[in-house]
Amino acid sequence: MPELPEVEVTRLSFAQAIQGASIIAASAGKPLRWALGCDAGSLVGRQVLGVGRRGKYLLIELDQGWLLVHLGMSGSLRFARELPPGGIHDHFEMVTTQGVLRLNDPRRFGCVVYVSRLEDAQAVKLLGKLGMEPLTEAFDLKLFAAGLHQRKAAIKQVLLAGDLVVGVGNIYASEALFMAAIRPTLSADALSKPQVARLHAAIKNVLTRAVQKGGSTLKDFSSASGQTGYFQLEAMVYGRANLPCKQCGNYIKMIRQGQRATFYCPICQKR
DNA sequence: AGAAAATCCTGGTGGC
DNA sequence: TGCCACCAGGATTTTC
Repeated sequence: MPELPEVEVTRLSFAQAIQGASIIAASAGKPLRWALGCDAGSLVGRQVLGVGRRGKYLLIELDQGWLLVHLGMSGSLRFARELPPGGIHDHFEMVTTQGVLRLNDPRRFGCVVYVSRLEDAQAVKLLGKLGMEPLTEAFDLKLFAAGLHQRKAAIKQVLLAGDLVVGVGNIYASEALFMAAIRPTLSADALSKPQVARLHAAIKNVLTRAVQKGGSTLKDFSSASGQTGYFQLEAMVYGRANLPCKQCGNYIKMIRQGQRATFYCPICQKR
């Protein structure tokens, strides 16, 4: 499940290699979450200036326009000089002077969207409500505290919502809350000042370490160069229901919050 | 009005 | 083997 670390690892794995490339051919397969928004053929001749990221979106900057790429929950990009013939789950491909970029996404919850400017309606719709970037200076402790203070939903669900801070998906929300020793069900506005500070630090710490480990490969995630991640091996609580807590030895509990699994240690995360 | 909760999309997987 | 429930990220819809 690509969350911010997986998207960032993907970005790092091909951004340099594709920079400066010119598009020779482009094609779209089955429909994704959103339509491409232009004729794929019209991308031919454009140049790739760079690859950025906003939340879980990759922003491929072209000399004219942008491609917004989201990996959804099963998407992965591959970039190489040559790639084997495409399979049934390959839904976007771009041949460039420096290699082939291809999106594989079995569940098609992802998207590749072309916009001429980031101010275009479709870009604003997709990016406009995103919260703070957790790995930059934008992730301000005071703004974070103020945002949490006006939410009554469970802290885990506020983290997942993405309108306060982006990129913290299901895995890293559970992990960050464990690291900060906060019960996932605690109402966001009930966090004490020290708890907010611990959570702020834990989110940055967990996401940074996950990027360093190449992300989490639960099923089939790999970077654009084919590398799998290792952070799942360091998970303290995620996916460890009924296994002993690595910190205190008591059993990790799994509950359901808004149709999603949450993992926590009832002893280490008392409230 | 704004926040929270429910629903929907898809295909792989595991249990029976 | 086949069927079915389940899972996941996030936009949209519904409810409060």
